[in-house]
Amino acid sequence: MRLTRDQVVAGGLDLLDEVGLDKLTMRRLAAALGVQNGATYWHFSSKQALLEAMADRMLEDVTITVDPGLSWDARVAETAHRLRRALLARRDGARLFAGVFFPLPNALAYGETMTATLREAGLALRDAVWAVDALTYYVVGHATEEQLAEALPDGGRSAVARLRSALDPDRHPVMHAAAGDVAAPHPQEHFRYGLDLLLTGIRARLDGPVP
Amino acid sequence: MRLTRDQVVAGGLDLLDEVGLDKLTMRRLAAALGVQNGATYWHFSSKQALLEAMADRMLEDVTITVDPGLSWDARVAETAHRLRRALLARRDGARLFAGVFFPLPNALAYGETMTATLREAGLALRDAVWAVDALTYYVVGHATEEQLAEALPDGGRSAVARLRSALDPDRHPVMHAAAGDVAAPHPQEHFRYGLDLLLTGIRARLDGPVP
DNA sequence: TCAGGACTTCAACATTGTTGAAGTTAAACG
DNA sequence: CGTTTAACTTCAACAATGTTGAAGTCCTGA
Repeated sequence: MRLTRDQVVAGGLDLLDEVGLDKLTMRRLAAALGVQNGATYWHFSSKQALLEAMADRMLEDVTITVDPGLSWDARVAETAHRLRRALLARRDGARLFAGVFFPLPNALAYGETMTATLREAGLALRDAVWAVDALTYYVVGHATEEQLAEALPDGGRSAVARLRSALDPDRHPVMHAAAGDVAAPHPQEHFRYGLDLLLTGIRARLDGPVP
Repeated sequence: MRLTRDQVVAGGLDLLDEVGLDKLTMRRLAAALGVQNGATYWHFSSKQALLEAMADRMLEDVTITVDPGLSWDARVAETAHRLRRALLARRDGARLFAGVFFPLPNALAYGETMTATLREAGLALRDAVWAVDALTYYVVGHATEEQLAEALPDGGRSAVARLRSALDPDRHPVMHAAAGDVAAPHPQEHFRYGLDLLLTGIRARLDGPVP
């Protein structure tokens, strides 16, 4: 009957998987924990605070050490992939993370790892920070969109249909021709491609500094 | 006394500027329009539908013709900047846009413009679509974060303070050293930097196709 | 003039986050 | 062992929100 802060977070994450972010309500959580409605408020001052704790918990494993023998870009790629996996591991995980303001312990650890790696690679301090931002926006944006399609009623099929029917061959000839690829049937490759764009951009900044 | 669909959208956007996305409620909107609560539901079947219309309206001016004499990368950069300006023009504009599923007319037009430009530049169809996705995630992510800081109680100062105090010099030496730059005092330059990373990445893909 | 659709009002409903006073339990101390 | 004190939980409420539907009003076109 007695609750722990950790149990509340764990219960929240389980419930998230079960019902999704929109239906994640304090009452449902209390019920799932076998407790009455007010009880969780002793452990978290607000729902937002709980969501933050949940978001941070999701990132737990992102920053466990990366093989230091790897090249800087392999390490950056590995960390980006880990963030991606962490966000995708829970239903609506990316949306949950995006709805939370930044300075959570594990998010800071992630930022530190990334920035330090880019510093080692030779980027200026400010450039390293900014590059990490770009990488992070990309990872989160991509994961959010991937999960948005997944979470739709029939697993995204209706969304694909909706998108295709909105694509007028006259007004959108190029996207119409690409209809097979816009609806993300290859999320992994898709992700990799954008990540490589950024890594290539960073690499260029190292070879010859652009004004 | 009589309402138009357009008036509702316009009123919604004005109210958004005034109170922000979280306090944008159907009742408040009705009051602002000088009408009773239920009235807006004749014009929009749900709040979500209204938000979508508002989001699309925000993007109206993004795709007015770009000088075709410019190089492809200048055109991509210009369009990205326009999207950014459109999102920043309204309070919480980026968050509003992010909360809406993709196929809105003006969003499609934006996608078409971008993709077509990259096709002209010489990118394969699928690569062009994916590159546009990466660019868009970046623009939206950046704008969202910029507005998140702006929208905080005292215009972001408390958020900066919160972030700085969370940065332990021992655990986060690199980010601590970069504290002056993490809190985004130069949003324009910051944005440009990440955009250039992506453009450089795309350029490399054109010169020598990477396997 | 009047009929019919376009629009609005009004009053409700269920659901949500949040709060506070009162109760209960468990551990610490004498 | 008994009691006090703090840690938790219950319970009942509050104000807000999105949404709905029946009933009303207004304007337009025949």
